[in-house]
Amino acid sequence: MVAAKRVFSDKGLSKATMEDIAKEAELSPGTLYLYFKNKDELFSSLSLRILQYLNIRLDHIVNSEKEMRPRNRITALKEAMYDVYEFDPVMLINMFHLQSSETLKNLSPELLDSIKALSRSSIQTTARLFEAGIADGEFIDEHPIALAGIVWAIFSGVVLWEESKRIINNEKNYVKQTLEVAFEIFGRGIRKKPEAGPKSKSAGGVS
Amino acid sequence: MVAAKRVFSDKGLSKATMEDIAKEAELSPGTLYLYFKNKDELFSSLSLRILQYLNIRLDHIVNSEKEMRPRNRITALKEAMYDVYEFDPVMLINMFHLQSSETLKNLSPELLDSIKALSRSSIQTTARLFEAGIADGEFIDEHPIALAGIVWAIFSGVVLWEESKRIINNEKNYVKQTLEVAFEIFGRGIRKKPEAGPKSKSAGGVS
Amino acid sequence: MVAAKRVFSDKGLSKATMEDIAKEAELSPGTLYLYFKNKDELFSSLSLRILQYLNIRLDHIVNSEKEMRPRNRITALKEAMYDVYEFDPVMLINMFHLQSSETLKNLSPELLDSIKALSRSSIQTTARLFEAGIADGEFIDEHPIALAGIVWAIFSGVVLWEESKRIINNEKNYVKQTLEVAFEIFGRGIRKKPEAGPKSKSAGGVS
Amino acid sequence: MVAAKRVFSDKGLSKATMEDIAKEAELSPGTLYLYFKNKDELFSSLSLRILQYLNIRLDHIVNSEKEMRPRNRITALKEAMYDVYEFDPVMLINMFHLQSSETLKNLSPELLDSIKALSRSSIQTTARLFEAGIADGEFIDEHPIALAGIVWAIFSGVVLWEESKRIINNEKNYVKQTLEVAFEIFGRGIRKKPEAGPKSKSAGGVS
DNA sequence: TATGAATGAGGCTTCATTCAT
DNA sequence: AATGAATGAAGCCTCATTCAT
Repeated sequence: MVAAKRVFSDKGLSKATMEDIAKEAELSPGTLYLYFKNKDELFSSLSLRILQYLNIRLDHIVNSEKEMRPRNRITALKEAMYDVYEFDPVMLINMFHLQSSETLKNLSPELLDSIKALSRSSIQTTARLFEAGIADGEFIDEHPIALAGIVWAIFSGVVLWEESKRIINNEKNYVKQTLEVAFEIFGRGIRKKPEAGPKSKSAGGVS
Repeated sequence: MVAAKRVFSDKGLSKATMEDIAKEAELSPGTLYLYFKNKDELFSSLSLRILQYLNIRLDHIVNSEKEMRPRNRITALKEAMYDVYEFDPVMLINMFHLQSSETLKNLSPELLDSIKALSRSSIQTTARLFEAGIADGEFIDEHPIALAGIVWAIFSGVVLWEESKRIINNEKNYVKQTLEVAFEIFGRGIRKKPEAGPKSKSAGGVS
Repeated sequence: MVAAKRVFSDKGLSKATMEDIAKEAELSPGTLYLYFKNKDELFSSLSLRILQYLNIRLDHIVNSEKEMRPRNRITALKEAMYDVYEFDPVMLINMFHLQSSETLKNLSPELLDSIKALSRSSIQTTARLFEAGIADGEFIDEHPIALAGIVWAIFSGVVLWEESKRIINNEKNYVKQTLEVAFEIFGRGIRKKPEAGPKSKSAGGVS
Repeated sequence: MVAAKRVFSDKGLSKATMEDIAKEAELSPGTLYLYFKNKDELFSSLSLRILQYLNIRLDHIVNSEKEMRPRNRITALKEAMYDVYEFDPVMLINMFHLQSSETLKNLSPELLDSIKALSRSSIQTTARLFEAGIADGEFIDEHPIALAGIVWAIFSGVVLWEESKRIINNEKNYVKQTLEVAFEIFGRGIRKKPEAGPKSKSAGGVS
């Protein structure tokens, strides 16, 4: 249920009860079990939607913009990631939690396979962006899968880190700016002939 | 209890029960409550230990190695972080989860303050490394706090991301290699006059 | 539904759900309630069918084989009972359970009356077999209703007992052989001038 | 809990709830789980007690009364069985249900093993009574294990059958008389040189 | 006559926490 | 300071039953 996502977003996986969700969806608890085998599976289905949206965005970049210059490739990647983040920040955070947690072991094999497939696919699609850049001679001759992994790590790291600062220090949400800077640095770091120096000082908000 | 950390490491925050912990510590459940107000506080105390260890390592870098060249500063940072990771991988992962979760709201004010203080301190110590590099004219003229945040985001991102791949795809643990490459890229990205290109192709293991 | 009996046979009364039954019958759950007031009544209706079949078999013995010698009367009885068992072993076992359980109190009065009537009828028909034997002077001068009760007790006892051994010890199903021996002993026990001793050693399989 | 047995006796396995039991025992639901892993195990533990009592009675017969005449052996057996029945009729009935039901599959391996062992032991002890009779030349030369199985089948059959009549027809409880007659017939049936005919007409109450 | 989505009461079980000793 | 038996609230989930179509 699209609406039941709100409950997970508000309370997190373990604090949200099936009754909360049922109430929010204006259904009875039993009805939820017509559509989802159990709580974990309901939760994971929502995560799946994000992964799916993510893959769509990535595919779009790779397919429609082949002529892009490397610098723009990184920018496009950053923008796709940020859009995914904005699409549903809390579920994305929950998904990042899910991925590195024991909850995965309760899932039905089919659901787990879907998650695996989508994860792998998103990495590979990302890697293809780097492959192109390497082929152009613009990116350093690094293993593109490794670069894809790192860019993903940076994405999830920034998102979770800013979330953490938001909760602990009541800070504003600086995900956008932090991503901006992080990707600029990363882009410079993998370009073969980087420009002399950056002019932007866009990271003002980040503390 | 130092030894009860094993239980959280094995089972994760929500799956570990107070009785598990008491048994491992050869105490009774009731006794735990003499030392810790509740489960969350016990867990957070352990997280606190990691944060403390982390700060010690960072302080050591800043204090004892002032003459370091920027390239080595990054290397030292990377090594400190990897040591912290190796000190207790699972607790570190749990701590990263904790930081962006609702559990924080259950903590006693004092404990929460300690966590806040240590988090801020580790960021600031890290920032000082970058300040020195900027003063030397070796690092780009970026906001050092922002750089510290990003380097932390990369660290947590890499750790969680590799953990995720380990669980989902049964992959080996490539944290060390991935950190290596990520920091190399990051280092190149923030140096003012970077060398022409990298020679290392150290990312072989990352897939 | 005749076919839905399979579900009770497979899963037993409490494990079988109305949805299981509906699916097996290619009907919807709601439809079942057009024909049966509730689950217990559906189950009992099936038990009724066995009781009916049983009565038919017994009537047949009494009516068509009046000239039988006592020894053969017992044999005919044994065979009728074994046929009923083979007709649907699991439903018979379930019926034996039903008869001594609280489920009976949920039944509609009409259904309960049917069960009572059939139970009584089968006892009386059985008793008539013994009456004839007593009249012939071949069976001991015992209360025929009592003998009928005992023969029924032996039947149900053997069936449940063998089922128990089958489940607990993974033994083969020795109902036939055990019935054989039990009835032979019983027959000898109630004959007025029993033969010297048995020759058969047919109980080989029973352990 | 000795007292919680009342609830099972009143309501039967599936209708009795853990809360009922806890209330009867003046405990909280959670406390029950300190002593029993789950509902089935609690139930089975009670059944176990009956099986244990049964074995004690049987052992006593075999050990202390070696000089018994065969006719008395059967009588002693009948009396032991009736005592066990009287010790706790409803639990005995429940145990007979348990033995031929799927509930067995939920039990812990240890408990299941205990049940298996006790079941086997009671059969073997019973068989030894028959062995002695056969050795004396008083009982027919039948497989003693088979005879033991049959005597057990008769016991459980009579108990369940009378229970059934009690519930269905509101009859009095004639277990004692029915057992009496059934064992007399059985005894006559397996004796090598049976007396001419019985004198007792003790089955008056059985209908 | 048939459907099948929806219900919601109620069962089993867990586990953080307490308190008399 | 330590115990550990007991608690009881609360969660997840099942499934007999209903009712609008």
